[in-house]
Amino acid sequence: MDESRKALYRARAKVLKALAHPTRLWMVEKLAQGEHCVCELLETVDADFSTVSKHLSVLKQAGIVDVQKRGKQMFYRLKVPCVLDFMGCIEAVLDGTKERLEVPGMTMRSTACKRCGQREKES
Amino acid sequence: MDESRKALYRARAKVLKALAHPTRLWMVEKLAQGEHCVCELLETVDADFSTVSKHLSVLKQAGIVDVQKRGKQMFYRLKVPCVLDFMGCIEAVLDGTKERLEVPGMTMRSTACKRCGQREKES
DNA sequence: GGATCATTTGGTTAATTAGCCAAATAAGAC
DNA sequence: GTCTTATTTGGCTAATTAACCAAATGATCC
Repeated sequence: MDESRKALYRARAKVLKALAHPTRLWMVEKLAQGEHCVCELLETVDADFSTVSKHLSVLKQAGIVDVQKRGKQMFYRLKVPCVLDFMGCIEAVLDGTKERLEVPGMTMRSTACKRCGQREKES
Repeated sequence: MDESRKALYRARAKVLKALAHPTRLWMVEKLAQGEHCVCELLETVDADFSTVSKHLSVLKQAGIVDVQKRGKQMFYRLKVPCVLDFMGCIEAVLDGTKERLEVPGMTMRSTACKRCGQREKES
C-alpha cells in the first residue's frame, strides 16, 4: 500500500474517531434537529463546559459540524447530515444477527496457507 | 438522558470506535471482497502478526466481522457489509464542501441565551 | 508422541484521549 | 472604561489504545 493510500485511510479513520464517542454522537443527533449554542448542548449532557466545548471542537476539526459566531454565542450546526445514516447500520451491527444469513455453498474456500503463498494475491 | 439511552450511545460509539483505525478500515474493505485468513491480511498490512490479530479481534468483538476456524486457519469475513456504505459520507466530510449549501433564510435563530433559559428545552 | 504452522494472549512501553479545574478571550451591557 | 456572559485554551491526571516481543494454544502432519 502506497503512502497516499495510507493517508486516505488515516483521514477516514479520523472522521470515524471524531464520531466514536457517546457524547459526540448524541450532539450530532441534537444538531441534526437544528443549530444549537454550546450552553444548550451543555444542558442535555451532564459534563463540564470545557468538556462540551472540546467535544465540539473535535467534531469541527473533523469537518462534521460547522460553527458560526453570533453575538456572544457560538452556534454549531451539522455540516454533513449523512453521518446520521450510519445509525441504521450501527444498529444492525448491534443486533448482531440481521445480516447473518449464511449462504451454504459459499463458506468453503481453499485451505492452503503455507506462508500464505498458495493463494492469489489481491491488491 | 436516562441510563439506558446512555448505554445505547455508548454501544454505538463502540462500534464506530472499532472501525476508527486505518488498518481496521483497510481490513474491512479487504474482507468485503471475501473471507481471508489472518496471514493473508498480514501480507497487505505491514504490521506484526499479533497486531493484525488484535485488530481483527476488535472488529469481531464489535460484531462487524465473523470468524470461522477451518484447519489451522481462522477465516474472517465481513458480517455486516453495510459499514462499507459509510465511506461515501466520510468522503463527503473530507471534501468538506459537498454539503455546505447554505439555506439563506435558515441561519438566523434566537440570540437569547442568558443561562440558556430563554429557549425551548428539547428532549 | 514430537515438530510445525497459524493464531492468540500476556506483558511492556509509548502515545492518545477524556475529564476536570482554572485562567484567558471576546462580545456585549452598563 | 468595568462587569457580566459565552466560550475556548492550557494544564494536569487517569484511562484507553497501539505496537511490538515472547510465550502459549490448537490443529495437523509425521
